[in-house]
Amino acid sequence: MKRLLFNIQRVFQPSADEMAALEKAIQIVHLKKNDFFLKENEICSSVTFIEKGSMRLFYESPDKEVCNDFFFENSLVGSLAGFLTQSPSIVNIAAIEPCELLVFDYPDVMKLTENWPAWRKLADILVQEQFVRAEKREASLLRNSPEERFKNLLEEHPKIFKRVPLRYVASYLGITPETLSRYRARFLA
Amino acid sequence: MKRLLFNIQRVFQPSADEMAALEKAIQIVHLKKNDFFLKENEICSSVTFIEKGSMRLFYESPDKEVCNDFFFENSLVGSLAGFLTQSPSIVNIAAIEPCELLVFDYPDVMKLTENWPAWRKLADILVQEQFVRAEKREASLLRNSPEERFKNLLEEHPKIFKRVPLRYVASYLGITPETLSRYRARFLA
DNA sequence: GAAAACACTTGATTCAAATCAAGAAAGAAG
DNA sequence: CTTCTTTCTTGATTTGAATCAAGTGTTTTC
Repeated sequence: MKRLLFNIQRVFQPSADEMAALEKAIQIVHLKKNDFFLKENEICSSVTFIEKGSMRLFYESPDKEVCNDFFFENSLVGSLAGFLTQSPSIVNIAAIEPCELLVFDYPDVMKLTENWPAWRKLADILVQEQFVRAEKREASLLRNSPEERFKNLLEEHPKIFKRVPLRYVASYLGITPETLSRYRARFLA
Repeated sequence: MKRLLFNIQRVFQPSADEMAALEKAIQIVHLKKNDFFLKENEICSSVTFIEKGSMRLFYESPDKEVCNDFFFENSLVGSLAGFLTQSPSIVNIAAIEPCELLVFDYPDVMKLTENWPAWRKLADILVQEQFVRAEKREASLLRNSPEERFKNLLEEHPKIFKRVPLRYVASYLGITPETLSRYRARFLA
């Protein structure tokens, strides 16, 4: 957890007391592969930073699972919609690789954002980023063909192909594993 | 503009002075059919309420336009991502029907949200709503077939089919106008 | 370390939607 | 009102991805 706290210190320059309070509010959690971080209908009541590992966000349908997002180390994990509204989640989040997480409880976070303008600002920026991301993803699903989405993902996030089981990647692209396999054969030959 | 101001009065119960200030900050704008409300690369610098009419939000590609959202009377119109970040828009918004709009300038809105907690709260709720909407749309594009999306839209927003040219609806559903026409023949027969 | 379970690839076939191509209907413009 | 343009429908064909079906490779697990 050194890196996150180091960066917080660098950016926010909290006093030693504030820093100590912050450290106390953090819980370290370890997940094994396939452990759930958030289950459908649960309320996401924390802000969580991934120290190590990777996770996937997915929807559960009667017939199939649809993977909609990936999270890696040095980023936050969660369903922002669920978190902001503090309402039951419509998505699941589970570990792909073993994870080490830094968990801040929701009440603690709210206290920070309410009392510390810099945190409020940070929260706003995170929300904005997610918005832009959602808008882009929506556009790519509508305007690009599956094959184009594959090429874009390969270009922009090659590491996903290295660290995420291909069936999840296929689902994220909105295609079957067979089709993804054929793209790979065709473009990585 | 009666309805919006009436509701503001009802919900926020501003003083007569505040209400007068508010009314002064509002600009009434009329758009003809196909007029642009927001063009790509412009910055969306207002919060705008639709009194009358309808609009569409769309992406422009070299080959095709992709319609991604519709707006009707008694709701806000805009690209929230663009508004929040005050960065050049990646989308266009144009009138489908003639529109009457109530426009609040960005600086005025910021003043409101910064100085009036109820407005801050309202802004937060609007952001949350858009988030939930984006999450649902993303899910529907990934997990539902074009035909299912058509049926869902027909079920949930039948008015869209009455008031929006079908080629825009087709684009919104991610299908060609021909396919939409066949669905209609099949399901509305 | 062998067996079992799971993940990925490859091939054959099917299917749904795109494309191509006219027509019909509805709106806009003179 | 009539013409011209745009929008929508309907039909024939093509195409790209899904499905079905093995087979190969790779982890778990006992």
